[in-house]
Amino acid sequence: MPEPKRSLCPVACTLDLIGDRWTLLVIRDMMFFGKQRFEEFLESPEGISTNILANRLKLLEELGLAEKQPYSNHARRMNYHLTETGKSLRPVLKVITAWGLKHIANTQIPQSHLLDTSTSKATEP
Amino acid sequence: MPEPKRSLCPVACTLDLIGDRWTLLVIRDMMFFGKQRFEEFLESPEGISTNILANRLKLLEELGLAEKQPYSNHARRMNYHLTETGKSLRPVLKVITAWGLKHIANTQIPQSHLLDTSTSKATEP
DNA sequence: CGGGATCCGTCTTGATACTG
DNA sequence: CAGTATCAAGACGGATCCCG
Repeated sequence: MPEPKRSLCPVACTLDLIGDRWTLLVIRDMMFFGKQRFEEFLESPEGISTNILANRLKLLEELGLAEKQPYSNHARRMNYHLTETGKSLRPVLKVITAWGLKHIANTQIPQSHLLDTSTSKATEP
Repeated sequence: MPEPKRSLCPVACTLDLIGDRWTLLVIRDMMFFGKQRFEEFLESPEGISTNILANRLKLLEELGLAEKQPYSNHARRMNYHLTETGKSLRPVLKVITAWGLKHIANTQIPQSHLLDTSTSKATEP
């Protein structure tokens, strides 16, 4: 008669999907820096390793947050991009960015970060 | 001459602090459910184990996100509560909650969850 | 050469038992 | 009740290999 005890909490369930050390960083790279290729993700300053990156990209595909496409028909070049569901995480990234900027010393938004704090109307259609 | 390569990204740095499987859940318990005691955190449906909980509470103290006080001068009762900095994470929790509710099936806000989706002016002063 | 898969050593996490 | 000790399991980092 006791309830199943599995958490239905939206916070817990969301963290089950993206609440690890790397997933949100990969999403950040796609969303704010326009990165699309395996090698580009590797270049981020946090230094993700290849096996972890491959794993997270696969996971993001399985979750329906990202998609992979061959870049052209000959080269072995893959193109990763966010799905609409993946893009819907933009407010999450934005609020985390804002919190970090305000509460952690020495954090800053690099160059072409697409977070527009001014209008809060981001690049979605 | 190459840059230090340590990440200054506010997303990465924030995830360094609270981007693990449990920290945000403890904060959620304090912020939305008013939990204050060790045992109360243990009762959450996700089932955190005692050593992890002790570790996270200590970490939250060290980060200045939570504070511990003896409940009374005799009993061995500790009282954990968020600092102002800790409370400033409310928008993060809120946006994660909203995302989970919208994109993950079967998630729901329990009973006394203090997330007011109506006004978006939460319980802060 | 770009995009991974695999193996292995290490560090972290977590479940459980135990203690004041 | 509020933790600590112990130990197993898993995540991670790095190198290497592999395949088109």
